[in-house]
Amino acid sequence: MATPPRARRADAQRNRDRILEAARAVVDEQGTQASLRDVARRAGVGLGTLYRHFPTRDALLETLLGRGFDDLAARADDLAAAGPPDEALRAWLRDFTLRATAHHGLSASLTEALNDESSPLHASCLAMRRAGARLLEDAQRAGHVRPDVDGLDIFSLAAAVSWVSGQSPATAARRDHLLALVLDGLSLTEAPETPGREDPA
Amino acid sequence: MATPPRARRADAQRNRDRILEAARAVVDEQGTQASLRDVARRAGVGLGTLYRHFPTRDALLETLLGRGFDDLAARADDLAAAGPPDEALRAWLRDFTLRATAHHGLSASLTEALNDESSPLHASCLAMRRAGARLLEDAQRAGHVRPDVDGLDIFSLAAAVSWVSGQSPATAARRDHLLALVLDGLSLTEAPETPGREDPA
DNA sequence: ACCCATAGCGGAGCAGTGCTCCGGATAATA
DNA sequence: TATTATCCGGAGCACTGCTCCGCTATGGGT
Repeated sequence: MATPPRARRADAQRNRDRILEAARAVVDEQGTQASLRDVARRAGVGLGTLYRHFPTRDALLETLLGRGFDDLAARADDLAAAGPPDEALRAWLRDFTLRATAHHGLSASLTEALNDESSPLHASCLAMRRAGARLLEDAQRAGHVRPDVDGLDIFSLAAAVSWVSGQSPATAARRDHLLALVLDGLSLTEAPETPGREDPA
Repeated sequence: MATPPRARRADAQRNRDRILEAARAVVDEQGTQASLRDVARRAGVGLGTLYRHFPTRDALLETLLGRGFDDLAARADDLAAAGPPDEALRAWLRDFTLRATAHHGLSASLTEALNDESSPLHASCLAMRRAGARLLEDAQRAGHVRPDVDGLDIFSLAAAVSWVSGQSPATAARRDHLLALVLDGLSLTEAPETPGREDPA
């Protein structure tokens, strides 16, 4: 949120940048559970240096991925303003699964961060979940989604699909298909033109 | 399948039993990723002894959980014979998720075993997936499930729901609800009496 | 331009993990 | 009882996350 306080010494700032650069590469290759020693080695930096800049793995992941989560939350607003609520929700969940499968283990990191309020990732994840929940509520008000579903439900289902998609090449190829199946369960029809029978109690 | 060859020496058989007993307890407490040293310690046995009896973690899990998987495959046949195909599939997937959430990390072990043909768990998991696939095909023939779904799809979705249910107490409480949402996406209606519009091409 | 307080560095070290290897104990057999 | 093949158990290696602290070197003050 606020401007990140730059290090007071030039070498500190330089090392911080190197660590982030190395972390990006290593997380790309090995996922969110990559060895932090690998990150330090790759950055040409001691392990202690890494841990002072980022006291926990989540702190490192936060600065690596937090921006992406914020983008995704912002994208929810754009989608809500741009089109019909059901299409917005569908598109957003597609984006979500796309991002969540970008790195190995990211779905797990997301759900863990949501469970742990002290995690630096917690805030970003919560904001993202809330953004999705707003899209969901819009779609529900428009009668496009069954009412017995809430924000945690869709977040969980999206994370679940992302997780299983990352478990094997075979399931990775089906990510969109699996997501479509799940979305249909929420009464989001494949063809949005079909009005669908609404039964408000 | 075949009768497990009993150890040639009495102490070997005794140690094997102790290891399995300890493993059951530790896996109950810590999940499928429990420390094997813990298992050995708890069994009052050296680490080498454990590794000779069960060369890999999967070998240990196989004898611990394999029977349960076989039971689940058999249950598919019972359900198929006992009731309508859609109810059978629904009931079986409920049983599946119940078992898959019994131990922490079990969903992951399942999907990993399916990816690794050399895993001792591979056969059991494959048989179980096939059993589910048969139930699915029956339900599809009866027009209860959309045709663009296959065995891997339902297995993946069931594993995904199981996984996310194991990620937090909040999602655990929703396991059945999440599964119901997914099943509805397969065109399994909540009330099986409703015939549902079938559109065979 | 120099000095030195101190922010910052980096790796040794601890406790844990999976897994291997082999000298020694021991059960089954003759 | 004596032999021998079977089996045991933990030392040891390479890795992990994380902490701690002696040393380096930066940059503001003189």
